[in-house]
Amino acid sequence: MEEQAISRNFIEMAIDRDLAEGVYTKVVTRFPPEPNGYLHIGHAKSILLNYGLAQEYGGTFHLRFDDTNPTKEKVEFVDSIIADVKWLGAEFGEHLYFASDYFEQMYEAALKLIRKGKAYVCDLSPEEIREYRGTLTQPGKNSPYRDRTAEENLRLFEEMKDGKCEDGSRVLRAKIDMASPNINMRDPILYRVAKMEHHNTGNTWCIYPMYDFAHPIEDAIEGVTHSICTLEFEDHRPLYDWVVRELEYPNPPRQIEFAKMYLTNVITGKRYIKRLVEDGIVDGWDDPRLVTLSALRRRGFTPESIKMFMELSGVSKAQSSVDYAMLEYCIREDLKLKKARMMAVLDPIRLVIDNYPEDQVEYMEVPNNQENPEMGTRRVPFCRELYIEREDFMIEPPKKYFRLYPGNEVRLMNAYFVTCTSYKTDENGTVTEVHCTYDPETKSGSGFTGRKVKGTIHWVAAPTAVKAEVRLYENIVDEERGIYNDDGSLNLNPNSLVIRKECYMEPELADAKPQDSFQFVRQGYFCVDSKDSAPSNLVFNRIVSLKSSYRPAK
RNA sequence: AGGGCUAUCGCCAAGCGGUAAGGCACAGCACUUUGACUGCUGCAUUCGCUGGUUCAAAUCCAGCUAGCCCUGCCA
Repeated sequence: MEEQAISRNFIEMAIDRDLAEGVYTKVVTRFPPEPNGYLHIGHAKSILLNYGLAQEYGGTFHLRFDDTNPTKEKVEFVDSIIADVKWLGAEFGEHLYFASDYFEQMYEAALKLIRKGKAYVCDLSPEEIREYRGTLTQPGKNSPYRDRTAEENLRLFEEMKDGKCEDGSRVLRAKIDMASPNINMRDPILYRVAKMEHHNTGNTWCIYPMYDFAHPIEDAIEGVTHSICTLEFEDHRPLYDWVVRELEYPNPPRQIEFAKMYLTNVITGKRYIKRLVEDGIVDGWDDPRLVTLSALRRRGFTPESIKMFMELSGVSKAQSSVDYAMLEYCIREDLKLKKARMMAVLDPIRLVIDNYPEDQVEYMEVPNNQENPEMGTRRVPFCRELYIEREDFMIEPPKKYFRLYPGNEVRLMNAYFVTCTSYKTDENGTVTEVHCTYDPETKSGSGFTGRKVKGTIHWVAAPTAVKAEVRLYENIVDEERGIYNDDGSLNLNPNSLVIRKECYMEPELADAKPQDSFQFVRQGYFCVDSKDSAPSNLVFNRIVSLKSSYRPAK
C-alpha cells in the first residue's frame, strides 16, 4: 500500500483516467512495426512499454505488422521481428495480425467516406499536389477535383482498384481543410496506386492505404484502446481522430505519444543501420557492434537486462539520450549472480614457479561464483608453468601497483601465494617470462592467515590451456561527429575496430556452447559467438567489461 | 496564418500550490582470494529566462528564449 507511492508515468495516468471514467473497460495495446528492417533497442522500448501496460492492466497485447507499403517490406523482416519480440518475452499469443489482412475493410471504409462526401479522387500529379499543399507558413489551395460528386468518385475509385490507373496518376484524398495550419489536415492522401506484389496479399490489390488512414482503422478493428506511438505522430493525432470519427467506430482508440529513446554512443535509427548493412561496413543485421536486438542477443545481452534498462530509463515526452553506461550497468547486474566466473588470460605471458615440482598437477576446487554458492564448484588444474596477464607484471611498478613485480608477493587466484624472483626479456626488452617461487602453506582454502598480500591475479595452467579467440568491441561511431559526414561518407571512429585476441582459457571452457556466457575474472562478461564459433575454434564476444578503479599511473 | 511538443544535477527521471525522490555516472572511505561485487558517505539553497498571482510557486498566469517534429503518392 505504501508501495503505491511509486510514481506512475503519464501514460499510466491517462489509462487510469480512461478506466475511471469508463471510456474503456479493458486495455488493449499493440506494437505495430513495418516489416522493413530489423528491430533495434529503440523498438524494445515500445514493445516492452505496450506489453507491460497490457500486463499491468490485465489486458491484451497485439503484434501487428503495419504492412501497407509493399515497396519496402520483406518476409525476412517479418520473421526476424517475430523472433525478436518473442525473445524479449512480449507474449502476443494468438494476437498476431497483419494490416494487409484488413485491406478489404479499409476499402469499404474508403467507400463510406466517399459516400459521406468526405473523400474524393484527385487527378493532380505528385508535383501538383505538393504545390497545392502550400508551405509551413502559406495555406494550401483546393484541388480542382475536390468537388466531384460521390457517384463520380465511387466510379473513379473503383477504376483505381481495378488497375485502370497508372501509379501516381490518381489518389484518394480526404476532404478536410486545405488552409489548416496542420499540414496533415490539408486533404491528406488516403490511397495510392502501386502496381506491385505484396508480401502477404500478392497481386490482389493495386491500391494501398496510407499510414494515416490505415492505422486508426487497424487499431479500431482490433479493439485497441490505447494506440501508443512516438512523438513525431503528435501532429497526426487530429487526423487519426478524424478517421475514427468519420468512420463512426463505437469505442474509438486513443493515440498517446511518448519520446523515442536514443542511446549515446551507438547508432540507432533504422535507416543508418540499414545503410551500414548495405554498405558492408558490418557483417549483417546481427553484427555484434550494432544495437539491433539480434545483434545484442548474439553478443550475449539478455532480455532481462534490456527490460531492466527500459524500466530504469523511464517514459516521458522529453527528447532524451540515455547514457550507454546505464545499459552496461543493467547487463552486469543481470549476469552478476547467474554466470560462472572463469579464468581466461587475454594477453598471455609465461609464469614459471621454480620451486614447484616439474611434473605435478594439482586440481583446485574453485567456486563457480563466489556470491552464489548454488552454482557449485569446479576443478581447475594447476602446475609449474602458467600463463598470466601481461599487464599483471611490471619490471618497475608505479605507485600503488600491487600486482607482480620483482620481489613482490601476490595471490594466484584460487591457488597459492607466489613471489616474483626474476624475469626474462627479449632483445627489445619485452618481457618473455616471469619466474617466481610459491609457498605451499598458502594454498587456497587452507585457512592460512600468516600474512596478507594486496594483489590477486588470475592465471591458466599452460599445458592444459584452451586456445580461443576473444573479440572486444569498441563503439562504432565517433560520438562527437556523428555517423556520416556531410558528403555522405562514413565517419567511423578510428578506434572502433573489433579487437581480436588469441587467448588462453581454463580447460573447462572447451565445452562451451554458442550463446553460453561467462564472467572472465577481471575482464568482463563474454558470450560464445553463435555464428563464427566452430568446434575447433571458440570465439567469444565481450558483452561488457567490468568496472575497474585501477588507473595505471602515467 | 504557420502549427505541434519539450525544458528539474554530467545522463535518465519523480514532482501535479506547502518548502527539490530515485537510478546511472562520478568522488571518497570500508571490506575483499576479482583494484570486481557489497556496504557507507558525498554529489541541484534550486527547477530554461523575466515578470505576475499567493502567507507560500518547479508546480498557477503572462511574456520571452532554446531544442525537437511537420511542406512523402514512407511509416
